[in-house]
Amino acid sequence: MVHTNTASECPKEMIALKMAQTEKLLPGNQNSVSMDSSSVDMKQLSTHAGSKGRTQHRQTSKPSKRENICSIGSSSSDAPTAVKKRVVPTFHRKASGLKEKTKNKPEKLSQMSIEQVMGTTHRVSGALVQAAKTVTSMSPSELAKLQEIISESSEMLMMLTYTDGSTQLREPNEPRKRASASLHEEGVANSVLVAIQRKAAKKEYMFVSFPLAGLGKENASEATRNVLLEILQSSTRKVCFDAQELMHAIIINYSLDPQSGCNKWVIMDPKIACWLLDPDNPPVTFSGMLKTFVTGKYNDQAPNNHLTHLELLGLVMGDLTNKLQRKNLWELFINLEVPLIPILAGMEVQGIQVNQKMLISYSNILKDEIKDVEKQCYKEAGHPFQITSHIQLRQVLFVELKLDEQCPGQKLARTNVQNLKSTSETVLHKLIDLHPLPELVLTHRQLVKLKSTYLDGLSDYVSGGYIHTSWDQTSAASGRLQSSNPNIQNIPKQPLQLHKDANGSVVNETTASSTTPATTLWMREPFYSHDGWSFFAADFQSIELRILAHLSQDAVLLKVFNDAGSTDIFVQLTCEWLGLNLDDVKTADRERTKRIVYSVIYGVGAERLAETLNDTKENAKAFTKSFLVKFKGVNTFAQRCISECQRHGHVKTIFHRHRLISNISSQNFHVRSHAERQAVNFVIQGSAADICKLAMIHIMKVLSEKNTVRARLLVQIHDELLFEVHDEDINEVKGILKTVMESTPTLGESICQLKVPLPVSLSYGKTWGHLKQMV
DNA sequence: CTAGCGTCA
DNA sequence: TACTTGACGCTAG
Repeated sequence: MVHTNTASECPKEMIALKMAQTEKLLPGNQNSVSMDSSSVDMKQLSTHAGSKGRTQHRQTSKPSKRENICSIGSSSSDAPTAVKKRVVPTFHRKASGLKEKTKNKPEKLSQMSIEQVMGTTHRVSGALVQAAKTVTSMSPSELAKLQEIISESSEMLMMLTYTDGSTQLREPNEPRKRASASLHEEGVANSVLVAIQRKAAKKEYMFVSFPLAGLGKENASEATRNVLLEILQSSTRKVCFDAQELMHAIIINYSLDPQSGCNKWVIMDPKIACWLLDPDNPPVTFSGMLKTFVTGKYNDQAPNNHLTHLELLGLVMGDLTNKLQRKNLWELFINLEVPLIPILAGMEVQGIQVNQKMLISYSNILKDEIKDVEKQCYKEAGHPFQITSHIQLRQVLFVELKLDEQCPGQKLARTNVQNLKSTSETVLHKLIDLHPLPELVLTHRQLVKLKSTYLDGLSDYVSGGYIHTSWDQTSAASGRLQSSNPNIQNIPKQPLQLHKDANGSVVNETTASSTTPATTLWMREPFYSHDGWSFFAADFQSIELRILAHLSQDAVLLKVFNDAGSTDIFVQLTCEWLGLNLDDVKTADRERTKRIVYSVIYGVGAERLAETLNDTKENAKAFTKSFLVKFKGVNTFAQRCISECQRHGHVKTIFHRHRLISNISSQNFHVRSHAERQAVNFVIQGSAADICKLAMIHIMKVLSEKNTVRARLLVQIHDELLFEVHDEDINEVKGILKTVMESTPTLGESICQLKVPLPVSLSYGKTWGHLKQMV
């Protein structure tokens, strides 16, 4: 506990707390405990700011107890939750310093604010001893007093500390050696520190600590947990830099249900606020974020301790709050992004069950296939070479076999930077009739990609039968969520068909006759639900196209989407273009149509469109023209976005999410065109992201209120939510998901009343490999 | 065309 | 040896 004035002003209870022994709280971090041993100034805090190349990963704990963690609704559950390998964004490789300099930085804090910061911290540091009181060592009466203080508090500033002495607000002094070497030693969440600002005296703090690391059953007493929950559930304004990480650590260490109670936790996160203000340059670390606010102001002699950092956190959040309000982003922040934080933390802890044996057996199948293809490649090339090496492949294809000289009239693509002859998929496709090698290489690539990324790569992340992916809220400029370690949003949907031809060698689908025996592998097959539960997917149908219809008010698009009972637009267009019957449209064809439509909308060039259409450049041009004539509103909408961007320097989504696009007025045609496409795309993709997030929040709210329904959210793939639902509750959940998600546009008050319906399609099954469509 | 992440050389 | 970069390919729209 710390108070900023004289001891005489303190209530008796607080004095008692102050006297308590606290050394064990901050192991290996004496500097931050008291002033006399701390000569570290703010400069040090800031040196970590844009330090790049910090690729180390940090884990929150921990082995031990995993029962009870994931019970949903009812108390019983058959789903264990595995240990979470959480890669914390704070230490991520994204080099903030590199990225930041290309864009405008937010305005500096006013001079006033800086004086306030420095003045305040100095005064705080002048207090006798600054150390937090450990909650587990408090007596019942002290706890009661603490609860009273919480209920009367005006603000609570929170952060995680780690066992190496670093915190969420101060990165470690020594760069870590290696992530794998330090996995169990360093970077484990150690405690939650909370500075509770008392209403009575503005600059008086109750400074308490909740242990996390090595939390035994006896320490995690009911009382301690309840106080922490009281803090999290209180209506007092709370602030934390990277609140998702904080919640994640709390859910795990206190064995909380990851998806019901915590959905109500509200913590302001300056990291997210900064990202909303400039989504292309999200802050990575707290000190990095400070740099964008108060550049060059760290020369002052300022103390470097936990409470100082927390005070700074509060001040920065206050400043960001004003900025968000001025930019009309506060509603987005408080109604969309902040409520999403506990949902993401819950998804991380929840994890998804994976059959590792299946991953390994698939991998072995592919290993043999790859060997076969390799042998054939060597035969066709006349000698062995490294097929995965573009340099060696270039040598074989263009120097030894001279295939490029055999395709007259065709301009073969070059690589972007070095302008070398490309060995990309489209180029190899053009060479397919000239020689057997290109197709073999394509097959080889496909197999190697699937094996290394989606089988072996995923297998590395399986822990206790689960994969716990990281969800990142602030890394996509469009407002979309991002998953990583592993990325669970790009696991192939289409199955891989393996055939054996007459020679017994492997070929892929395109060349094999349909009568040859086939092995079919779905990369999503190894993801499976628990006994008695099923996966349940709900996705918005063609959401971006519908948003385009709404925003552009294109008459044809509006009609297509408002005609009751009309079939899927991509199926319709596929029929139209290929002259098929509705029932004859294959999913792969529909997928192709979808790609083409979005490409054209977002301004694909004739050359590249010709490649996807497998047609001439002229025909591609004609196609684009006829498409844009059919949907006249698309072009006028695009021009509107571009001129809005030129006027304001940014574009906005329907929920006011904005993106600064400075190149919109570039003199360089190429650069400017790129910026124009970004502007148009952001408005639509960002608006879709807004609606998907709103749907996610709404559905989780409804599900947690209906505590009889057993359903948990596992994955979000942009327009799709993947749940795991108890078999007995499937019908009920089906109804809830459909009505709640489809009513999403009515929630955003009047701002997202769409001129088109937003239908949701549902599917379910025991594995993610092939889900059955529901009527 | 846009938005991402992971793998390999 | 460790780390970065470019090329490629998978997802979503």
